[in-house]
Amino acid sequence: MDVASSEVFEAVVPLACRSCQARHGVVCGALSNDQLKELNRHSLRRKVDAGCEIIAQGSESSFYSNIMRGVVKLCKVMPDGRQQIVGLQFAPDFVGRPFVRESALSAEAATDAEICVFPRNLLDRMISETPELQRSLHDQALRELDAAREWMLTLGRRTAEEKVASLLHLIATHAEPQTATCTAFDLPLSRAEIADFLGLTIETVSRQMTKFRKQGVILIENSRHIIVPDMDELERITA
Amino acid sequence: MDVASSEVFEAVVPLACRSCQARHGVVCGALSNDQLKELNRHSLRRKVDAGCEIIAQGSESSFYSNIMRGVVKLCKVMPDGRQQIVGLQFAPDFVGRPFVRESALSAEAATDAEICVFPRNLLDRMISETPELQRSLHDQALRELDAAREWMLTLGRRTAEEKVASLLHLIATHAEPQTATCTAFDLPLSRAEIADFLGLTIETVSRQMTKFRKQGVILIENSRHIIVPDMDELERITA
DNA sequence: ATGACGATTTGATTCAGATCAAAGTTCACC
DNA sequence: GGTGAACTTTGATCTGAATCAAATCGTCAT
Repeated sequence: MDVASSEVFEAVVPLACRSCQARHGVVCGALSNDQLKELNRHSLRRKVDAGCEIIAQGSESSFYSNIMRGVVKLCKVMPDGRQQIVGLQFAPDFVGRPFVRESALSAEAATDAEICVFPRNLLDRMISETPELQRSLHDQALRELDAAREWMLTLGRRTAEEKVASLLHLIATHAEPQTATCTAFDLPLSRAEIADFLGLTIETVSRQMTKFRKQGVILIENSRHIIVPDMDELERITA
Repeated sequence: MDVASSEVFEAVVPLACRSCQARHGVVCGALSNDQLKELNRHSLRRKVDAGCEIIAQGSESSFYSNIMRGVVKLCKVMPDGRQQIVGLQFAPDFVGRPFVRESALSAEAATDAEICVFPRNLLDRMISETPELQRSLHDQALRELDAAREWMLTLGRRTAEEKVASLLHLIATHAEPQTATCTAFDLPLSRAEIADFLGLTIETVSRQMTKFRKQGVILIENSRHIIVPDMDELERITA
């Protein structure tokens, strides 16, 4: 299933983000009211299911998106099928590669999600006309670059144990903590996706998770719901 | 040795890049003549030796640079000493992280190099005043992001053989080809640095290189000078 | 030239994580 | 509520790259 066939969530007032400038800043926080109105007229807010491919690797796409809820994975696949997740995006991130039509990677909803879909031509125009928007997108690109480089260190130099701990830590930082040290969350990724993010196999991921469970570093419910009693413990393993 | 103690190459007219707008675009190509003159007044062109640390990981730096000649490696090191090169930069790349004072990585000259050194405050002001410069830097950030993600695939999913071929291919694309298929170049990195870029050990890198040599994929002179008779062959190994 | 030190190559062995194989679980769908 | 398919866990074995250990090569100062 792709975006075109996904459910339109609010059709009448497409609502790029009129009501959410403060909370969902990347695109909308940088626009004037007039610009927002124009953007609204040409944009849609959609609900997409987990697994929905928002942008396909190697394809040209005519729209950008802004994540309003849920998690999106950025993925590269090799001709022989090996694949690597190269980034996770959360609300309120912008999805799409400004200035380049063809995508070098796919963007897929990892969980059920809601996105605002903007026409590329219109947003490109607004980017060139609006230094503040350019700046917002530049900032996000720099944050993604920092994240990508941090992950390169994980991929190149950390052990399987450290990799899995790093992933749990990364996801945990996007959940709100229960207490000072304890955090609970649902993993947005399957074991296979975690493996593709960490450059490991499913089996190795599973073994490390059960090892952490037996050590009491985490509690696992239904394989997806994770409780971390002590984040410091997890961070320590991360190295 | 750090930048402050490096040789000032042209002291009298610091010459951010007046003479090189066309060729060395990232910063200078986006500025007006008046801006260039002001930037020149406060900038220096420096010659730095291989190994010179331009920015230290974890430190605050008060300047940006633009690479005019040579290769710069971006490196992250872990508390226990493991390290990962997370990017290579070539002329005319911009070095430094706009908007954030503290650097999450070190930038070190991999070869002898020349850089233009700009004061951070001045350039920050010019960035906010000059949408075209913002755009240039945004473009570079996006190019670096693409490169980082491509490399994540290499680190996470390619074999040692494919990794070494990928590195040779990457370096080769920055050298001008001898003929349609043949390219020759000097490696800007030692075996240890290549290992740190590929997430391998020195020994594995060396073994893969000699394997390629014995297979006739490359010729090696002095361990640093490489001749690739057939780039297609190399690309095929890359997978 | 000679010696010395660092960088690179080569060889022998080990080990972390992959692969192969088989149960368990979970959960969507009748 | 039962069934089947996909996902996850666990176990046994294998292997690619790491580690440990020596040579060999370069190169620079004497």
